[in-house]
Amino acid sequence: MHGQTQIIDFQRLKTACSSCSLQDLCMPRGLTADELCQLEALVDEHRRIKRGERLYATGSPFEALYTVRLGSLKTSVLFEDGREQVTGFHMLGELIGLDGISTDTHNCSAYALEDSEVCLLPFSRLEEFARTIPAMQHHVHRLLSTEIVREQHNMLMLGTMRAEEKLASFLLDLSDRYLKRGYSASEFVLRMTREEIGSFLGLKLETVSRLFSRFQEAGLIIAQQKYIKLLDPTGLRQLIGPPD
Amino acid sequence: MHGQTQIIDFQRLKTACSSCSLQDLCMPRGLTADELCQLEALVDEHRRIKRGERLYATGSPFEALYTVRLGSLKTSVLFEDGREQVTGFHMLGELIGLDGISTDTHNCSAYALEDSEVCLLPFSRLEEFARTIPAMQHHVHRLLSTEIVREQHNMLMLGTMRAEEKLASFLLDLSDRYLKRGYSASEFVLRMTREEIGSFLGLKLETVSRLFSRFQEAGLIIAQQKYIKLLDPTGLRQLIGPPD
DNA sequence: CGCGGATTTGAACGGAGTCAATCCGCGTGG
DNA sequence: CCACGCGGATTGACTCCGTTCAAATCCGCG
Repeated sequence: MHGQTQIIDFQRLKTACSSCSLQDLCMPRGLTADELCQLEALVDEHRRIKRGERLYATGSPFEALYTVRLGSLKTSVLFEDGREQVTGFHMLGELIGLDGISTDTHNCSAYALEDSEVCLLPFSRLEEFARTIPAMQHHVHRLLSTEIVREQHNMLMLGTMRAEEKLASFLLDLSDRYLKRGYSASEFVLRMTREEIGSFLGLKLETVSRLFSRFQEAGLIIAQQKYIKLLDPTGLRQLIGPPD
Repeated sequence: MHGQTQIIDFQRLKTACSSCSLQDLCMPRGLTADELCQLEALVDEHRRIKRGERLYATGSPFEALYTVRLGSLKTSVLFEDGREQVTGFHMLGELIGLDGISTDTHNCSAYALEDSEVCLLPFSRLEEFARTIPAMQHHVHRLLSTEIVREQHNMLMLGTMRAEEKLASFLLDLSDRYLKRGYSASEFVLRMTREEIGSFLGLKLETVSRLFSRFQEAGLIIAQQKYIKLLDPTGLRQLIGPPD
């Protein structure tokens, strides 16, 4: 926690969706100014989560959705015997928690990869709101459906790609998302460990590490620990899809 | 196509959700009789698809959701270079097409595994309906979220399981779903080929075939082509989760 | 400055893939 | 009615990619 004045500052920011830089990312297009104001009222509060802390746990009651306002998180599902599968890495403006609607209980857990902050959207209020504004209703449906499509891509990646292809498409995906947020597409710092990347891609951490080295030897990237620079994105893209 | 009278019979059946045996599966709980009547009006028509035919193609405009009324289907996503990932097998009462909402365009393709029939729910009408009836609205959200959870399980399976475990959990999942529909949990006929099973599980068809043989030698199942009998479901369950 | 987690790298192994040769069952047409 | 053909399934032999186990190194952080 910080000093009193800081806290007040954050309180003020709390209803500032209309001036939020993430607006394009997390808000539906085509809302009137008035509707946007109403939407702001939905955002209950912000929550800060320190690196490594959990935002929600599998099995805990579902009440709200979260959008990443600062930092980044991972979500993962756990198997009875302890195996873990990272289902996604989430950065600025991305929405998480949609899997909780199904059973009113979170079906995955979310952890902060670095000190982060999320906006909290109570879901029941969002449903009310969606009932009155068709554009909002459709937006909610789209968000849910987009998550389904994202996961289908992951399934395709997990089921059909070789290690090399998996890591290449992982890097290109990150690059894309950084670009969309106004950051460099060719130079960034990974927020997750090799093990977490491996879990996401269905590989072991050693394999991930070896691939980083091989990509570097091939002049495709520079990889020094978490720092990554893409030297030859086209080359990476060509790595994907050789078999047949 | 059949004779005239047959066709008329099917036309009559078209608004018969309230007397449909799949009601429990595809309809929300807690609708009043009146609401259910309104819902019936949503179901536009049925469509019959012959074995091997396509219900919708990736990229085609999204207009409606479908529930399986008879038979079974598979959905699959395609990669630019031709690789295919089966994202699901769908049987009686299951809903497909949710991935289309995202872009107003289908993001996967659906094929009939056998001669099948689906109910067609125009999505725009479903949205209208959901706006007036909160229980229906929430049901739609749940359906979407449940699909997300289902895919998360698939990701966990694809990312963390060995071939043996994948096939065992596949068989147990099928068994469960047959049971829920009133069929035998221990004896059924596969509707899909070894190749399709392999694609779903992230394996090659030869591997699937070999595993069926090994399971049979181990006395866990009887597998003769598409006919499957589970002799030892408990044994299958124990197969899943050995590597600590 | 030292500890511990994360990363890198090597060597050996093994599981699933690949390639290829049947085999089986079913529908089709002679 | 039977022979044929064809797609799906089975099985074998061999290969190779990714894992496993192990050791060394790096690095951030107290």
